[in-house]
Amino acid sequence: MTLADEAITWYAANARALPWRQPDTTPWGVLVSEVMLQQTPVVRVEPAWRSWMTRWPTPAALADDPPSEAIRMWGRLGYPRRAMRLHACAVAIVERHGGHVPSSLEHLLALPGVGTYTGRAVATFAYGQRHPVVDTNVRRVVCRAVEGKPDAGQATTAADLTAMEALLPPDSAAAARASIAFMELGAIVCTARAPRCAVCPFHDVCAWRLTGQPLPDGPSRKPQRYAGTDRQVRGLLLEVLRHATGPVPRQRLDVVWQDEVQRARALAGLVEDGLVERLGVEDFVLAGDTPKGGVQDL
DNA sequence: CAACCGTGGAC
DNA sequence: TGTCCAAGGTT
Repeated sequence: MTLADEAITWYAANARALPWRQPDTTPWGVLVSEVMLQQTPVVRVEPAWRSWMTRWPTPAALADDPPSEAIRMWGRLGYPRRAMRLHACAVAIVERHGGHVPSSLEHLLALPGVGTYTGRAVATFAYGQRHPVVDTNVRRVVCRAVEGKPDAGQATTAADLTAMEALLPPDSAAAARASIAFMELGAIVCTARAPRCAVCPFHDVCAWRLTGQPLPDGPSRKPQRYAGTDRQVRGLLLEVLRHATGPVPRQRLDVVWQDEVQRARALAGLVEDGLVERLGVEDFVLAGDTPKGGVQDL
């Protein structure tokens, strides 16, 4: 049995029943799930995904609403630029592809917010194509099982793809199963902190385990700070704007953060990123929440 | 290309 | 009221 075969067998018996894995999930549903899952845990994505798909079952449905609605529906999933890009994605899919999520990797990668991982994930999981799909879970599993290292270092996309490619079965359907199986393995067994090696299908062949599970050497990569950063301030500002029904006077934004310089910088950043629009001099709204200056038509 | 971009939960 | 981590992407 190859590693891929072992993983596929394990997956068949142990996979979580996540809604976007149901056979009737559309490519749009897969794309939405992949974007939501970028740096956000499954448990928080699941309810959000259901709400999103109920409201916007197709790219065209989302494209018909303003970005502000997408930002609101995004809620507190984090990195709200993803909501904006998903909206831009929907618009692009309508304009370029007649409302159908493209199946070619090239077209997928050209969509906003779709990078190396997400593009391959959609091509593979929605369309059954044969691509290596490498996320943080796959990198960790391959690193440990094959290379015997405790953790994957900095992502080296090309090398990671090559390493996973070497493990994929020739058949495209089997390759897709192998990729999702490796991901699931990394998510619930070969975890970052407390791997459950006792129940791992790679238990007897894992290079890392067979060499005594050496600890990471050298200095660990310093985690990024959050408290006190512009990111925190942006989050606070956006939280106010999300709940607003009309234009928000600057005065209501001023109360969320003491430091005036940082507050202004954060707000300017949100405007520059297209998440927020300034109305007149002192009012702000989520992008697309612009009240009609005059009724265009009825 | 290292740094930036949110948020919450487990220790 | 700290650290680390979670299906990354963009610049």
